[in-house]
Amino acid sequence: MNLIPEPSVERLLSLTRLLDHLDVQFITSSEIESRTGWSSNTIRKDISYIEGSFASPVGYDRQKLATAIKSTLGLDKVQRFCVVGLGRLGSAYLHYSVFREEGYELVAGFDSSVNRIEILHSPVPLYPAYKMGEVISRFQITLALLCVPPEEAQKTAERLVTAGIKGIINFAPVVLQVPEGVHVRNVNVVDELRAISATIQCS
Amino acid sequence: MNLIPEPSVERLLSLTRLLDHLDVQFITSSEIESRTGWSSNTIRKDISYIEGSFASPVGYDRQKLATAIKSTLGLDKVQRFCVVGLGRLGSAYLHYSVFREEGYELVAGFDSSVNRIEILHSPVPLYPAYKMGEVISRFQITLALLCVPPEEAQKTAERLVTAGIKGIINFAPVVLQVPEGVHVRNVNVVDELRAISATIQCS
DNA sequence: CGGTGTGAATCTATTCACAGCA
DNA sequence: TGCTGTGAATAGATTCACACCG
Repeated sequence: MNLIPEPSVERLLSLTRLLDHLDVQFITSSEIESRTGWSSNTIRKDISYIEGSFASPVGYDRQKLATAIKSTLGLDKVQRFCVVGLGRLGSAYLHYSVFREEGYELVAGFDSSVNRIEILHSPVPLYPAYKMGEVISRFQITLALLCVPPEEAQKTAERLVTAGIKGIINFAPVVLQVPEGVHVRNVNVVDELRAISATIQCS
Repeated sequence: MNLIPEPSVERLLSLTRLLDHLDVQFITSSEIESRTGWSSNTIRKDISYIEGSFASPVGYDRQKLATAIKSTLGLDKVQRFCVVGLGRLGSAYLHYSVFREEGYELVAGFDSSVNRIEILHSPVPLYPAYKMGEVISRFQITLALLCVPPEEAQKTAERLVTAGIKGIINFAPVVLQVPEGVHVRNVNVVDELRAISATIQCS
């Protein structure tokens, strides 16, 4: 079912975001163009990969379209995830309330410091790092936010993979090596700053 | 000078990261392949866009290559940036020490709550939001991390643009509208979770 | 007519295959 | 011989232009 081009998937993901925050009933591809900068042609092509009926002579039915995209992209099932590494960044996400509304359930936090786990106030259960494997398989957690320091990132990633994690969001500024079938997305501010610098430089 | 394809730029950015963390003198394109998963062909093509002499019969001179990439992509000049919105996420970045080593200098934090500014311990000067325009132009800040709540993101982005900001890293889960010439990169965990879900679904 | 949907054409990126070099 | 570098070939994404529909 990998017929949808990667770039289209990325745009469709942003599009659901946009659709969720509007409160009109219908929206045309040109209106989307003026809000996102992508050409209406591109948008219509992207949407053509989505099955369902949501088009009309006055544009797309906003809600139906959003639902159809989410279902085609597999965003309609709730998924469980965990946070590994509870420093300033990791622990900030323990309190991030948007996850629920978006279909992601944060079910565990891990840190190698037992002391830190005891001190932190958290709405989510916290565990010492040595329980990672056990907890991940018990709760069938498939995704992880990796917020440990750079020098521990690779080692920790390997433990996550062994435990059965299928996707890692890596906040450490390192290039992770993972086996086929495990998906990594790098999220890190320095890379983004650099990407903007490079874009400005090359234009 | 926009001859380098976007995807190549992205890979080259990750590559500098990798090169900086190795301590060998030479590295071949196949060694890079085994560490990153990109084919050695792709890597050689990417590197061919970089001017300079760093190749040898035993591979690339790691350090020379890293320097050449950084200079071609414009990463060799120190850039100033600010953080806007000092909630849990924004204030976490005030303490993030990696920026300096990577050529980015965090020179200001802004928040609309004067109370919060007074309470926070910060190694970086903090200002109330109404001083944004003044401070940004005084220090010639070109980049901003946008960490305000979603409902304030668009409005705040517009103020940043007016103040002369050229690049915004947007942590809010909304699609920002900005004029031509201003670059936005979206960094947000929910989107990344969704991207992984979609990739798993479509493969 | 306003819109959408989509093959065909164009443009871009990736892969291949081999020349050139130490 | 083992590497890089690069034109040529392939594969992929975007844009275009127009048929079609309410």
